Amino acid sequence: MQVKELTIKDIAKIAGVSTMTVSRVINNERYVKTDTKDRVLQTISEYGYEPNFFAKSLKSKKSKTIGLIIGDIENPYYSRLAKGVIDIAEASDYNIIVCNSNYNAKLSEKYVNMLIKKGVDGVLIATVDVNNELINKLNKRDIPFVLITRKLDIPAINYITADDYLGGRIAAEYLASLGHKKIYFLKAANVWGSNERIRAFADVLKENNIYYDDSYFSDYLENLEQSYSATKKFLSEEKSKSFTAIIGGNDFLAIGAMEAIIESGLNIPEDISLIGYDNLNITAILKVPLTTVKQPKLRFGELATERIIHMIEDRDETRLYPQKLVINPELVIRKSCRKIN
Amino acid sequence: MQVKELTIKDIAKIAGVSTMTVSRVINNERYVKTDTKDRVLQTISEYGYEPNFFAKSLKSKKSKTIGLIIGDIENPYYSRLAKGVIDIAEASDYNIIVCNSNYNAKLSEKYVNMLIKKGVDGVLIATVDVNNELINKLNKRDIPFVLITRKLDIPAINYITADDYLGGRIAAEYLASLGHKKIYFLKAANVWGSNERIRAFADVLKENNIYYDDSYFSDYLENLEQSYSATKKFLSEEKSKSFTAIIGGNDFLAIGAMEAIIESGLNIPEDISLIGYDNLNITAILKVPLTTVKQPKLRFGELATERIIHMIEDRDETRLYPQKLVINPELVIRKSCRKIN
DNA sequence: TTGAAAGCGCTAACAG
DNA sequence: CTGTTAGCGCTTTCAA
Repeated sequence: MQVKELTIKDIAKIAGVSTMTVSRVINNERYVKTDTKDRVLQTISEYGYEPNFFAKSLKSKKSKTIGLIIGDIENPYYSRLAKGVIDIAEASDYNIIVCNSNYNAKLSEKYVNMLIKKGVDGVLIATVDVNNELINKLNKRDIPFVLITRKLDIPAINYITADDYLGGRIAAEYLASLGHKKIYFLKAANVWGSNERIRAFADVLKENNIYYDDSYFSDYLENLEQSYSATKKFLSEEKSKSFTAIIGGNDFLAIGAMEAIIESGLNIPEDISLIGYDNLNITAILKVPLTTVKQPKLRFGELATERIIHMIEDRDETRLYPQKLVINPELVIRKSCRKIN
Repeated sequence: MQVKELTIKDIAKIAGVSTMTVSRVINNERYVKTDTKDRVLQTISEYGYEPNFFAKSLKSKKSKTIGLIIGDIENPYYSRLAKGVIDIAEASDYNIIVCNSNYNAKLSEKYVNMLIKKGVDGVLIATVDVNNELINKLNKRDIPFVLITRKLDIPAINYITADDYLGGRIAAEYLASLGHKKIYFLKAANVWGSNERIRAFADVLKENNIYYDDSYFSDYLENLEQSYSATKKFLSEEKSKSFTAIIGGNDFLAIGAMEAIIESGLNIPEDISLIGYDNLNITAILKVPLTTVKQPKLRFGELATERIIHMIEDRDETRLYPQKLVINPELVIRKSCRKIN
């Protein structure tokens, strides 16, 4: 059924040259006479020869493969990011091994070890759960990596992220500018910049002389369902009656809140204004189109991939100039917030 | 900065044995004296030795890597499927290279070739755009593959899919049972079972003596936006006035239709009933929770991965018994359809 | 139970 | 411009 794969030796024999010449032709080196080259090329295509990748890798120590660690491929935040990564990688003939950490540090660790063992040329890290110890491990092995949506204050590190503090300000200032004073904040778990957003929120309130205390914040929430429950509970409490707005630490939390609010018979934005964070593409088709803060997720993936390929292919230069990219988020106004008197 | 990786030779020298003995210990073979084994194990863990994967693969011709070809990782249909694949693969220490065909045959071809070259142990194909020629190529090289959500009538092939004809019937019969007679069908492009769903729809109408002709069908639509436009156009035509229901060939098409219907000032389900196909998780949080036909996407990914790993690790047995799995879709009733008199 | 030799398929280094 | 030799790190084969 299956014929043995041809090797460089076979091609050399058929073309009547040495394996070295075939190797040179394959790698498109100089110093091969044109007609020798043509003859070899001819044999190669005639017999459909393909160099053995394992052998090549064994020599070159390069796998043309990059690992991508994300929290959950089903989360549109990560899937859009992954799309940027995969598409850019493809253009440079790299493949992407996608690792789904499920927001789990143990699993992340296993994945990082797998990637190292497999000899990936680089790693893209977009989760919170890859800890510093693992990052050091990559560093020690001299495997290039880029942090996405996450900072780390080490001199030689490469990352690309959005300014979460600014994003938090944008959301809070927008609400403040609409006249809101009592604003409830749904805190996001598993998000690197979450606390920055919270800090910005608090700062804006202070600057506007708006009172707040701990009761203005939810617990750390992991997903839509938890946010739904937390919001339900919040709305059932007497204190909630005076609140006029809710901020979701990310869009999923805002969506959970939206479901809870509507189910409680309240209207958005008439009774409660709601703002999210991320601008997931589904936010436009919700029951109430969601006003939110945009993160350029596709761009994150693309830029990080361009960067890591650069790092892989020009290690010396890139080592000298680590790239720390911080992108500004933007407000996307839809229909979930209103001005109050 | 970076120390040379240890090889099996180094460990052998340190432990005072031959490389062969180390190799035996690593691969957990019999015929190694317990204390020799312990000594080697001790050195291995002490020095943190890891076998070189490329060298291992060069001999074994196994990469512990599986390729997954999908249409678009950002589409929740595929991302949920991918999640099933990645999670199951991880449990058996396989990695997944995710390939995003963008519904493009040329790109699919490039990806298949890349995967073959990289020496993946198997390929999971979940797109329409991988043509038979490519599939033959995999067959010729004896690379195991499984088709997901797609059939092919070759004896030795493995696939897992849902019964699209049945799914189409389920949607149509539900609408018919609610009393609908004039039903518009939005045809899905890039979906293998699309025509089966259409055929089922037509059959159900015939069986119920409901008249229909070509004007009851849209063109083939690729995405939400196209569906939105097509539905807008449909609703602007005089003929549409008598239609009471719309079927989306998939959920995205239904969502596009939903946006168009609502924007036209019509209500769902009061003026028009709407039904989708796939049961994407976002269908529950739309403006009108969408009644749809469920496809077990996560399960598809999981089952296909279990199968391909089985094929990789037990080629002979699995070759004798190709697995053709057809799963029955189910109706998921939400709030987008109503009974008419 | 252990080891030596040979080789997987490729390429760097050197020689011609 | 082309070929020979040696070796990447591991395992199969055969011998001890």
